[in-house]
Amino acid sequence: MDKIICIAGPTASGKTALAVELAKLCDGEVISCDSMQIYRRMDIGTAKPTREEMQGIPHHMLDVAEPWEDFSVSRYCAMASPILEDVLSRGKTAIVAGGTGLYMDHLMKGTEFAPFPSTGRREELEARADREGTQPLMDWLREIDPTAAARLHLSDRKRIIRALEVYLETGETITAHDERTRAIPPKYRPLRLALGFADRQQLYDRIDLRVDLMLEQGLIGEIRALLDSGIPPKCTAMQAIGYKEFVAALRGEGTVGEAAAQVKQSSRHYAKRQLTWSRRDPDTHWLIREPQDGPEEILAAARRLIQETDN
RNA sequence: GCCUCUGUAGCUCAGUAGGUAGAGCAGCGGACUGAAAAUCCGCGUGUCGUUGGUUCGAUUCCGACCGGAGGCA
Repeated sequence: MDKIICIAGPTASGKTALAVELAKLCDGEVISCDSMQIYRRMDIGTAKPTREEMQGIPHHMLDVAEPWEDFSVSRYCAMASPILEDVLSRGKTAIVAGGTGLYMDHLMKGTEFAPFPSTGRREELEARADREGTQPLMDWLREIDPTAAARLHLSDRKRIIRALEVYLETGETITAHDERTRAIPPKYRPLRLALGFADRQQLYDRIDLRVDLMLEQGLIGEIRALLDSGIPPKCTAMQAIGYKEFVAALRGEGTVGEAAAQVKQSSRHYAKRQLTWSRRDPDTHWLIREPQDGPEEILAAARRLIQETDN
């Protein structure tokens, strides 16, 4: 087994703190696996670890992009992979921690992604979907890749377009591409941990609390500064939960209070999706937090797992 | 005190010309290979306020009572 520990789990479950503790314990460095903490100047709303929280442990893959940049799994892997190699080559333990399951899984698998479409191609497809709806695109897809067409739902416009552009770009269907890359054995064999809660409501209460805390810490000011610096309100970064809602409120669409409630709601939905994502991996060891547990119990449980796998 | 309206899912509400009920939101489950904090799919969880009456049968009709809103005094 590689000296890699993955920490997955829903938002507000305590991944950041556990990562630092495990890094201290195992002579490790943290590689963040979060699709929004990559952006500079988005600190409060992404719950990015502060200097103080890092406790001197090196953290990678934070602040590696500007908020107006488009980011992607592929770009994440391209940047994080050499860093991971470097950490391991220095004999350190890599603590890969974060809420973006897609990024984490592909970093571990070493997936090779189909190339990005040449300029204009996606826009063409988008424009066509705007004009005619997804049905014609779906019909087209059915001709070139019936498996993908059967798998995708007519409403899943994003994936229909992606399937088409992969074929148009490479001449290989997305189904063939996926099958081929799936067959490649995973690059790393990490110890996979996921944080969970015996009582879902406890997680939801933590989420609510954290949103209130973000507001106290000046989230609105952070967002205002981003917008003032000319960041387009429509960019990917501004789609982040905790940003898009307050951006709307600042534009006069509803009150800050309503936006805060919406942020809590979206975060709960997001947390649920993260749990679903982690559940499908049979190799994940769940650290389930009971209502009376503190962070120490979870750390102790993680410790036991690490010792077991060492032997 | 009298009159009117109202009480149906966790919330907001629809509905049944009498045959035990359904939407949105919430909640729960799932998918996910270059937007993933994105995108998408599935699932109704209920003493129909309480209690009598009429009826083969009442959430529905009638009475009383209890909540809630408004009006008149």
